[in-house]
Amino acid sequence: MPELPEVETVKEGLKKIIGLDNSISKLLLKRDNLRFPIPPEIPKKFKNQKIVSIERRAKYLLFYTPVGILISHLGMTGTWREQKSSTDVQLHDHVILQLGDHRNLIYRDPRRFGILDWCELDALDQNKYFHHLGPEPLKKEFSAKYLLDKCKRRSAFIKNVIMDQKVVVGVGNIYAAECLFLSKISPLRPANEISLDEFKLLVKNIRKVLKDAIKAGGSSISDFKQAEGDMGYFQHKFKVYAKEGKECSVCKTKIENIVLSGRSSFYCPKCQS
DNA sequence: AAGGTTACCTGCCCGC
DNA sequence: TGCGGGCAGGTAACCT
Repeated sequence: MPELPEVETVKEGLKKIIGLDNSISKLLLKRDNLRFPIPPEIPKKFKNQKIVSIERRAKYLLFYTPVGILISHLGMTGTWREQKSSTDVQLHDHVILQLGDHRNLIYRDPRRFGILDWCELDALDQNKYFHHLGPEPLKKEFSAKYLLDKCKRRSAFIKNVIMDQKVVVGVGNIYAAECLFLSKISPLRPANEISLDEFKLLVKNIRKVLKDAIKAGGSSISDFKQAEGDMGYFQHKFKVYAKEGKECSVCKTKIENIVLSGRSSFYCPKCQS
């Protein structure tokens, strides 16, 4: 489901729901694994802890407590929702965070590609899911020069490279397609054949697309909802994603779809080269 | 070392 | 109506 804008949207929704002033009575696990085993000590660590802040790093949600960090990745189909009763558990509900005031946050994930982990405070950089991550795309560290340098020895398609979380985090299949379209760069271009000027445009457009999508509350295709149950609406702004056979909004050429590394890749063959 | 492929899952949609 | 195949917003782990 979620790329950076969706995770950011969920984070903001969770902050509003929790209000950051609830003591947590319990964290209940309904199964011992998602994609990977869930560390069994998490409920013990979390007992009676207060959530002091919720952050996002890459596509991960971070629930900070005074004693450690609960890490949640939504995979493709993960969602968090608020629910009054903790007994009314539905199919694919895997984790229940019981808030102090008898409300609950429920993690649902039909495909179970999500991740749940625990990390000591100030140890995120050593965590196995975090140690290799590249810079946040909305931070200064991520620049055209940086990207040029990262791409120097890479002959892979540029689309694959900007989706590589070691290079830059948060960009997934939808936003990669949209950024490349706005930058008039073909997803098939070898990364090491792209100029600094093109990278300047690409970095600018990655920032623009992600920011616009955050403003729109993310993209709701199939089942994505915000933590408060609202739909995102950035999907209405897609220029190329899932637009195969439709006319390009710039030149009227039909949008094409090719498979790169097993992922659908939509682009305008005339505008993007 | 980079790049490609597979694997992990369920649900939905399509064509036969 | 039922079944098989293909596809879906991600990414670690494996092979070459």
